[in-house]
Amino acid sequence: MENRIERIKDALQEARYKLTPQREVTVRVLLENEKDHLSAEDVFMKVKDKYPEIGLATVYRTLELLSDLKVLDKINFGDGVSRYDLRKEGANHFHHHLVCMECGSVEEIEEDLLIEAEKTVEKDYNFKVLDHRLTFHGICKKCQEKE
Amino acid sequence: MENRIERIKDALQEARYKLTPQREVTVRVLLENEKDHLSAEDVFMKVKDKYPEIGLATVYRTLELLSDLKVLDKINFGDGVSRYDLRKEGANHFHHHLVCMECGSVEEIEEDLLIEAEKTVEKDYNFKVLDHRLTFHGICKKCQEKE
DNA sequence: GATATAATGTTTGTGATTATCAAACAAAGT
DNA sequence: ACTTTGTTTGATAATCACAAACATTATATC
Repeated sequence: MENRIERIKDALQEARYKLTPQREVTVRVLLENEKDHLSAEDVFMKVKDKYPEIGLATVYRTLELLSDLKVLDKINFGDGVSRYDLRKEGANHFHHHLVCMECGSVEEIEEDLLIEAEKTVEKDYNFKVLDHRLTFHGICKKCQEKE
Repeated sequence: MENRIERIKDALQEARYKLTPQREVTVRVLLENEKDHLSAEDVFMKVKDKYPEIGLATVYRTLELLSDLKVLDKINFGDGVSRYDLRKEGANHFHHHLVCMECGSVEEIEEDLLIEAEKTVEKDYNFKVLDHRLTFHGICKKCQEKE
């Protein structure tokens, strides 16, 4: 935990930004809820518990900043809100998601499923791939068992 | 063209909806701009040319309805707007996109790049895949040549 | 410590989408 | 034909997520 905060602090400083108390609290909330795909509003509420004086705009700005620095990924599952997901340590690719259409749960896949697909795109379409988004929609294990 | 409208009419009637004049005009606009990934506002403006009395809400409702019926796919490339994309005749998978981070152009890929990845997900994660979204972000051919 | 710079919090704006609701229209029953 | 019922529409207001503006406060550098 403290390690990862140090790492994020370094990333900020590399780009000449500071790890202010507000930013640190925000990062802590993200770390503590790593699996939850929080929206900006979610983050704001959790941050407020620890640091009640914080303003909503600061949270938005911090999330935006961390996204620019590739500490976070901003994702969108089709409901109206952006969600924020910590990039894994050393991961150079964005992880994929399994979204259950029944219960709404979101599972993450670390494994890179797109190595071949990316090669195809680069060769056949002359497109230089820098990032990707892959989401599968379907029925999760639990919901299948229910039926 | 007329064929595809008939097909969409059938899909509506199957779910006990009617192909009203407003809906038909909206569908025609979508068919005529199939490659363009129009936003609701875009569709509204084009529809207004053909049917000036139409209301914005009707266009939104029609797009929502057609998305529910899987005639359309509602997609989101990270700018603030939803875009609507006709599902190809008989296509059981949603096509992929290449979004250029430089010029913002969007190219479509019909080819299914995810056959293997889907098998992996079904086997290793016990997740029943019903649909997927895959977008590559990077630099398109034209922008690469510019540099 | 003075002063430039960066970051914050409050408030206000904006742009996309949704909700509301009365009116137009269509379908079905009598 | 005439009522009744349900569906769809168009205008408008409301909402909601987020961005911009701006004055204030904290931080760093001299």
